[in-house]
Amino acid sequence: MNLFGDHIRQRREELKAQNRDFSVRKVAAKVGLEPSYLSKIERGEQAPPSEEKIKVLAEVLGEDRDVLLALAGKVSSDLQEAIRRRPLLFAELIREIKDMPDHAVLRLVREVRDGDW
Amino acid sequence: MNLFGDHIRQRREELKAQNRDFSVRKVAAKVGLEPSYLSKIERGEQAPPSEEKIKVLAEVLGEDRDVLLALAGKVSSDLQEAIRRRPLLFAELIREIKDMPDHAVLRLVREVRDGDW
DNA sequence: GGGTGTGTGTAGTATATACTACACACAGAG
DNA sequence: CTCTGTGTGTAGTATATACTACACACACCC
Repeated sequence: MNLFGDHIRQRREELKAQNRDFSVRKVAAKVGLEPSYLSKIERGEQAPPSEEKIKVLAEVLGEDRDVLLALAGKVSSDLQEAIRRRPLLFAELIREIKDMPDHAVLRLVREVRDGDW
Repeated sequence: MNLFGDHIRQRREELKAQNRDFSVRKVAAKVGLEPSYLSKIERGEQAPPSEEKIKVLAEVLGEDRDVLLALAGKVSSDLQEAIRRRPLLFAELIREIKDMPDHAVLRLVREVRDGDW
């Protein structure tokens, strides 16, 4: 059950197959971590790093930051702040749609994005 | 800037004016905290307690849990989990509506709640 | 076979989080 | 004047978070 570690290891290995700049050491340097620490994270021996580091890692690996944060069991602080600013509205909205199927949520997103909201 | 502490102290004092069961000691006992700890929280000398304790406190004080959590700088774990399950959909939705005025978000909430979503 | 790069093992650290336990001083009630 | 309840001060603790520093063994290159 090492979702985060397995995911970034696989992604890094993919990139490494095409470009030598994706060794543990190189990626760790780009993110600003010790190589041994990143290695342990990939193998699930250490918990995922901080939100900040995960965001840089997502950039380096060309992945979506919110997906990577989710795999790490975290939620981006800007989303949390949006909820904290209007807790009643956001809490109700999220609880209302949290069990809806993907297509329904997607339709809602599109409606909001394209509509006159 | 002690939003959480000031808020719960004021609320507790209000209730205490009508009912002796809302002293620091009584409330702390109901929530499951040491009185001195609650006192320090109210005065901002200590950070707000855990999510669990805040939820019990909201119940005891008759307040909305999400509002209290927001004042404590937190977001309920069930909302976070909803986002983590579908990070792409939820992140986009929240970022799309986070700067919309209250009435627009409220209209959206109502539409989702009452509609055939 | 010496240098370079690779992943990883060992052994720590600093800071934050989330509290408890106990004692003290004061106020009002009987 | 003592008992009860009140808020609060002092002094801790356990656990988690988020890492660093350094060394080691192996593999490939020339």
